[in-house]
Amino acid sequence: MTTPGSVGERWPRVIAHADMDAFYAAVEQLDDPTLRGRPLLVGPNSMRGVVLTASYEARPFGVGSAMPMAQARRLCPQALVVPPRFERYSQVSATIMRLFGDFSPDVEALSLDEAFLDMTGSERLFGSPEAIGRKIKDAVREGTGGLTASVGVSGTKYVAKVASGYHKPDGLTVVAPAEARAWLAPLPVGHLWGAGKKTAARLEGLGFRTIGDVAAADPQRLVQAVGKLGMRFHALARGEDFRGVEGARRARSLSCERTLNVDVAARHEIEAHLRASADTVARRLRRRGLRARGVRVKLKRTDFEILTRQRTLQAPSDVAAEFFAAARTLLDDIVAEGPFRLVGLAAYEIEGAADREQLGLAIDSGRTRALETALDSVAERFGAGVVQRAADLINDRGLGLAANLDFLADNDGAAEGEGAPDALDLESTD
DNA sequence: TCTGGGGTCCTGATGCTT
DNA sequence: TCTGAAGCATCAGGACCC
Repeated sequence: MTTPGSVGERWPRVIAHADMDAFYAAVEQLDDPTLRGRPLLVGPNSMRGVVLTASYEARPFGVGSAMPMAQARRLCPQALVVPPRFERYSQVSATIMRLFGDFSPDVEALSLDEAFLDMTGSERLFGSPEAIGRKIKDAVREGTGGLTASVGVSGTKYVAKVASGYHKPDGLTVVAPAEARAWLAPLPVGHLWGAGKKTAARLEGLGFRTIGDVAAADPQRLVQAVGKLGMRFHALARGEDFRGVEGARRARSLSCERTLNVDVAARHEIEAHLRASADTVARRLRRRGLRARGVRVKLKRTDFEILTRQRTLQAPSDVAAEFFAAARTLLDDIVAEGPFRLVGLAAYEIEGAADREQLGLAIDSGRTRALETALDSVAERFGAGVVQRAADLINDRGLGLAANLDFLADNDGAAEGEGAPDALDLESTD
């Protein structure tokens, strides 16, 4: 679909937004032909979970993402339920992002299944905005073996994003910049980026029902209604969005939280879950070569009230024991307010150390599970200094991991005060 | 009906420093 | 030495997004 006036015009910027259709479910159907053409729900088997993705065959039954699994099963009892396989989705996502990289050097991944591409100046290479959108869709289909993406193309990120969701699945919507404001005007305010259920209801309560209403409003009234968001909504509604397509940003926090099958109230049980979360978070930080300056504990009561307590650490850390120690002290204040259905721990104010950034790159380029596991184990046992030398060696000498670690053991003097390992019994299968 | 997990950003309260 | 204001950091919670 192309809006009038888009043909033959020169756009100041050309931004494409590609959004995979029912991504997790589509990957499952791609990998297992017996699932194709059938209603499929991707989500946890527990009755406490929610649907992550419903295939398009399941959606006519009223099933959608974020719906409680129990409700989805009632609405669509014939649906097959498969647990999510995030590693597989990450693999497919990496393939798709590489395909996008063939179109533009400026690709901003928003999640596993969607990305912005700055296509400004590429019309000679790829043709009109509509041709660009079509080529992106074709590349995804051919490069993945049949997955479909919906694509929006316009002059701003916001309009491109709304456009990609306009015709789903397998849609293509092109909105010329000059038409953007008129095109947005009849859409409900819930389509504004940043307006969820609550904010949309507040806007509607004040008489702003469509994006056109917001575009025509006095910005001060919007600010009174929804604070800082008001100015943003006013600009978006008028088709004004000057944000550029950015590359990857470093995460500001990293967390691990679990909704439990059985609520917990006893301190020792809560601590057991926190310890597991601390291990996970610390491992993921180390894997990426990062440390965190603070720790936040999150507990969800059975009435769904969320309690959080946070604390700044004495020094940035990637050590599970330090996260857990901080979490225990935070627990003192709130443990009596249980029972809780969810326990989680987050590390925040994340920073990278230069050497650890290199480790992340080494792991990214190595890309083997054995390698990652081995380096994690090195980090746990001997500290960051040894890990860095391991990473350097791996960079210098390839992936003969066992040999590298032997070399490391022979050459490491005193790693972080613990003394060097006599031998490392880590083997790489590569 | 019964509500996930991983994130980001914003707001208001509070306490410390200058 | 005391006090108030301003600025900043920290914390807790809310809303949102995918």
